[in-house]
Amino acid sequence: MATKKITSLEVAKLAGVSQSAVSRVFTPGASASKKTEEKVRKAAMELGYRPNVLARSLITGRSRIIGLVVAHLDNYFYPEALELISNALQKKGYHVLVFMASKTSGNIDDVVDEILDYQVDGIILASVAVSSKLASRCNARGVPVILFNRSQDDDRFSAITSDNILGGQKVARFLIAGGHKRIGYIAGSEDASTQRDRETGFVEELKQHGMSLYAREVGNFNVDEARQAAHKMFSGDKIPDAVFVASDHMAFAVMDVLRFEIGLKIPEQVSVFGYDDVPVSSWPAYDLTTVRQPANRMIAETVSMILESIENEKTKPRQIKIDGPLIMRGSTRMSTTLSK
Amino acid sequence: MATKKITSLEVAKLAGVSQSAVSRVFTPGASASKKTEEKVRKAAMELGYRPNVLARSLITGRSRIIGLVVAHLDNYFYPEALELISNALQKKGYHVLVFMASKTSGNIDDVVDEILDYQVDGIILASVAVSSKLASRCNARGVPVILFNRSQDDDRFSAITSDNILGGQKVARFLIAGGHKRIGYIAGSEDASTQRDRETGFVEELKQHGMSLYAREVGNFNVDEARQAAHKMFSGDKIPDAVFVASDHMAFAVMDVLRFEIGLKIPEQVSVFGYDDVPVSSWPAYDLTTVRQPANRMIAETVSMILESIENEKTKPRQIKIDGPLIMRGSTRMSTTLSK
DNA sequence: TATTATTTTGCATACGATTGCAAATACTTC
DNA sequence: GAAGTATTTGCAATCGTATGCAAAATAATA
Repeated sequence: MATKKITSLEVAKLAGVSQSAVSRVFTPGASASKKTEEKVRKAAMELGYRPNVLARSLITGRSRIIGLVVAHLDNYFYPEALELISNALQKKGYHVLVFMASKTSGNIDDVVDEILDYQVDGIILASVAVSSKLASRCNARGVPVILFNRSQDDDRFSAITSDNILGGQKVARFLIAGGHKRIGYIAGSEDASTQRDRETGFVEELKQHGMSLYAREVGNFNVDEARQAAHKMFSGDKIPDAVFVASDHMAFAVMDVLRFEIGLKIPEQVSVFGYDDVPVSSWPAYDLTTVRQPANRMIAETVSMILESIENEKTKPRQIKIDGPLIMRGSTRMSTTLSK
Repeated sequence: MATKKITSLEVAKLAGVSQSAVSRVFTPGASASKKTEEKVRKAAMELGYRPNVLARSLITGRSRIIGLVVAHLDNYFYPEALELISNALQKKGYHVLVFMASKTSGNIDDVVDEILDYQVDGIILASVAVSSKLASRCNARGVPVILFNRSQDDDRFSAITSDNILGGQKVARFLIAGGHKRIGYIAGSEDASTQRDRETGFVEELKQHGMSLYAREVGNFNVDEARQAAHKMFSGDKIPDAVFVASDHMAFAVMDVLRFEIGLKIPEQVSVFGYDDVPVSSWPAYDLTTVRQPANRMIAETVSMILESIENEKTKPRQIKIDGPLIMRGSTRMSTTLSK
């Protein structure tokens, strides 16, 4: 019931030193003699004192808090990313304040404003876009903003993505090499850079080989819409013999529809290709061929970049694309001879 | 490049009022005349002023931050929970500071200490246990702690779980009613209350019907270990005709092993029962019969309870169990006659 | 209009730390 | 042991906001 807060002043009193001495003991760079350090540490231990991070950040101007905005925690790529980000930052003495950008809770800009209220040292936007007005505001406050798994035509932001264009190209090459002739594509949200780039790379590479999309539907990175898209695409007479789905998550839904509702064999009758390589993809029930987004390296870059920007105001924003490997599994066939 | 911070003082100057007036305009309960409010709002808008939450919390003693510790983001029950918690708290003007309790990053107690440094108004521990020494520390600081999806024999904590004992019982009754004779169980981490309760309810109900566990292995809520457990359990001569797996996540691994490595038909040869009802369970590829943990209601309780404890110091900790329904799907058979 | 009751406002202090500065102490070196 | 240098220490100001208190302004009442 005793809701007492222990302050540095009380520690100082007990240790018989000044309050500044206590502060210095708990401030990494500061100087204190062995003797006082000892006294202070002892007193602090006794009282259970720990510095108040908020008070500290008021004067240092650094909160050691990073704001993270996430939209799609239902896509399992993001929990994984969140875990990696949080761990990496924790190791560097930073912590993550999470903000959900659910469609319901209105504008992303408002969310970012709320984040700024907490005096965060930096902001990571995972798969979320933001207005240029807000960009200015963050810039004005000297708060670096990093886009994770999304890029934007605004060079005030750093952006980390996998190389989605190259990824799309690889998929096309692989499917063509497998002898597929009627290749469909199920798109993510049209406004997402990841979606656009994957499709661009894919379609352009098809064109290089004298081919074009045989069918196209939109799944908006949403399981239910992907399901509908699959129905539309595979309801007709002449159906695709391969489909590239813009995310693993949608691909699972597509596979389920093809197998259990339409009754097609994967990969014998249709090859399915995903994107992300979330853990489920490797499970035998799906065994999905996909392009891996190298989460580890993407996070490593994100974290080091944001810390760099915090350290050094003058750091220029950079856009980084990280190449991800093709992960060949059982949902695609290698050559058409097997399928007939 | 102008990294200027706009303070209430500057707004005051521009608006031609005192700093306190500005503060009052931005403090919900305070009084200010229409005229000054208007002037202040205008000036604030012009300068892009927003109150500094950290400075505010220094004086009010409330940070409007809730610390959340999560261990297993790889179990998809938790991302879902995180999203719901964050959204619910956001709606109430609180925000979530996330801490990962990875096995690597040492002691949970240290993590909680770090959380306290941020002067959080409350702490939610998702599926994580904590020492009683730490309990005292939180209590001493008047910071309410709530266990989510985990209970502990310590009445200083509130705890929200689904009714795992009852859940276990339901599973047993269902499997018995389905005519299963050789029932196995694959356990989660032995130190988890969820694991213990599920098993207790399950085994006791079996006993009520004159039965006992035919086989038992431990999967530690871990996919790989669950896989091994399945191998062990189903390698012998006389294998179970049903297996209750302590979490959906492990159950998927078990199903994959049974189907794709051992070559058993589900549910014809083996019924598989899970726990959680994560989204994947409803996907046709698994179509897993399971017990739903009613995340919505669990979160609602968690949030309202923590807010209540923050409002009112004297709130007594409570332990709440929420009943969750059986979700019947295709991974279990209803009667043994079909199986022969 | 005079008087009282109510609201609004500014002043000054407090929250819990960090940090520049100058005084005090400890350590070198001859 | 004296003189000079390096380290430690305490004082006091500061970060940006909230709030108790008393004075000023406004509204209500007679």
